[in-house]
Order: sequence, then structure tokens, then C-alpha cells
Amino acid sequence: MDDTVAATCSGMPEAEQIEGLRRLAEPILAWYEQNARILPWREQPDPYRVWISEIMLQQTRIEAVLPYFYRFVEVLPDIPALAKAEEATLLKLWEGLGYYNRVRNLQKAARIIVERHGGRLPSSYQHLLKLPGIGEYTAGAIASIAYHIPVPAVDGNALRVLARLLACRADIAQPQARKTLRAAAQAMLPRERAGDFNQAMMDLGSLVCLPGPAPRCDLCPVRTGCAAYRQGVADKLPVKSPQKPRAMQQKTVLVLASQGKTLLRRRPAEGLLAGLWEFPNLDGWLTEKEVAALLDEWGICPASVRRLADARHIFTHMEWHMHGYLVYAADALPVPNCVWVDGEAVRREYALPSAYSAFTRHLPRWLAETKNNLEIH
DNA sequence: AACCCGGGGAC
DNA sequence: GTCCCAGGGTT
Repeated sequence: MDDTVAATCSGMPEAEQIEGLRRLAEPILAWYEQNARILPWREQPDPYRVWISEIMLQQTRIEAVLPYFYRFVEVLPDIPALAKAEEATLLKLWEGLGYYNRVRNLQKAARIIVERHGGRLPSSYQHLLKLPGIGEYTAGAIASIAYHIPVPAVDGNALRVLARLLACRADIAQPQARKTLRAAAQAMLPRERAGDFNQAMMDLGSLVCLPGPAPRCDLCPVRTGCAAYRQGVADKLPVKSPQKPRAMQQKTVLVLASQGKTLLRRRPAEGLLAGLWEFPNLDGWLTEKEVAALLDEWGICPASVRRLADARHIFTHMEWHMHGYLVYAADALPVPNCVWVDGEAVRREYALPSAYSAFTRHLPRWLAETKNNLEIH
């Protein structure tokens, strides 16, 4: 039995198994009709909204996306508006969502669509796949949901559901296993309701077929057709590849405040948090004396230097352990590669990553104090 | 195939 | 603390 199952995930599903899977499509659709979540891109599933939602949802939970989605389609309601937008506007709309190349690729694609597709999102899977930021999953999702084209859209949720339905023992991080499971999804797909079916598989994965030790098989409409359930191994599947440990990085963050402004620096155009703004910072933990020497080097004469509470930020592959200093300066003198920015402008125009939220949170208060100092002088 | 790229919620 | 999320691009 296990050999048969293992073989299932290393090659194409066999005809008999495909026929068994096909029978599950109907109860999954019936479950979806009763349990589908109400979402803005479902209420109004035009291609542009579906596209924006799918990009935002890449590796990002629905609850996190919702407020961003509403604001984004309000400010940039169509493809021409997206194509013409300033990069600063895009990054500000994306601030805090992460994976910032997503929004840059969104605009690259919008410009291609304006230039080469008459301003309309392509309606074929193959053409969608060619656009920047659109891979196999997203092309399938847009094609099936917005255009009702019968192609699968297998995301992390659907992948888990399929791995359990087939009792797939292979590591689902492996391309070979993904290929097989995607073929199974293709085989299951009801041609006339592809969008509903794909979304049903995702909702089933996120509401019932939960990851790790917590699947709610008691709520599942297809448990009797699920190989993992029948074998009693639903809570053991899918097999996860071990994640590698995070690297720790020590940083010193300098929050300079002068005359209601703070000093910001733009990050490089490539790499981590590309193109976002940040407080000037250095690798390693600097002592107050070292900070004072650095400020002197920058030509800044601090009225005071105060050590702030330590802050930490966890990325997927690394951790920042930050020591912070708040520096009050009487004059906002120019500093190379940096700009002095008014507090209100920081809030409205400059995109800062969440990594600095421990500092940005208090920034208005700190800047207000500099204004008071100015008035006192 | 392996690595890079954010952030946060659930447990 | 761990897991993982409506993944894609680059090398």
C-alpha cells in the first residue's frame, strides 16, 4: 500500500486514482458553496482586482492583505493608473506587506500590458505566465477565477490538501512532487467551474485541512475519499523539509531629531528591503562613545544622545538585534546619502520597513520635543 | 536545486 | 520558541 502511494507521488497518478479524485470535486464544490469566505475580490472578480489580490496574497495571509487591497484599488483603480504611478507611491501602498519586488513587478507588468496588450490583462494562461511577478500558481488563479479557463491553481493550501488526498509521502518542496500534485489537480478540475474549484481547494486547506498536527478531518467533506485519513496519517502529512536556522545580526540604529525632522537614508536598489527608507544604521553594537565619534565625523554636534530600548526584528532568514540611540541636534545639517524629513512627510510619503517599527512608533513624540526645544531657544 | 526576498498570526 | 502563509525570480 505504502509503495503504491509513494509511487503515486514520484510519477503521474494512475487512471484509477484519477477517477477516484474526480469524484471528490463535486462534494468539494458543494462544501465551498456553503463555506466560501466573502472577500472583496470574490464579490467583484474583474481581472484587475483578481490580479492585484493574487500578487498581494503571495506568501501573505488574507487578513493581512485586506486593508492593503482596499487602499490599493482605491488609489490605483485600473491598469493605466498602476502603469503611471510613482515608485514612491507604490512602495508606500505596499509599506509593511513585505516582498517589495512584488509591487515593482506589478508595475512592470502593467506597463507591458499597456504597451503590448492594449491595456487589458491577457486572458490566456501562457500569456499571463510571461508577465513579471506571475508564476504558475498566479497565472492559473487569474485564468481560472477571472476568465473561467480550466487550469489548476495550486497554492500552499491546495498542495497540502492534495498531498493528503493522495497520501503523498514525498517532500512537497521537491519540484517532482509538486508536478505530480499539480497533475492531480488538473485531473480533478471540473472544466466548467475551474475558478470555484481552485478557490474551494484553497479555502478547504485554510479552514479545514489545516497544516501540521491540527487537520479538522471531522469537518471535511471528502475525508472518506482521503487516503491520508483512511491510513490515519493526515496529521503526519505533508512531509516538510527542515528549515535552515536564521543568522543573527547586530545593528546600531541612529534616530536623529532636529527641528521637527528626522534623518533618513534610502536602501540600495537591490537586495533586502530594496529601495525602502530607513534610519541611518551600522553593523555591530556601537558604544555611546563610538556614536559620538561618528556624529562628529558627520559634522553633527548633538545636544543630547540617549540610549533607546533594544529592538528586535525577525525575518525569515535572519534576525536583527538593534541597539538604538536618539540624537537631538540643534541644526539639521546635511549628511551624505541622507535626507532630513519632516515627521508628517515620513508618515505620508516615505516607505519604511516594519523592522524599524519600534522606532517609528515613537518618532512623532521625539520630533515634537525637538520643536519644543527650538521654541525654548 | 538552492537561495533570496517580509511580515505577522496562530500555536 | 515554531510553523507557514492564494509564490516568484535568480543563479
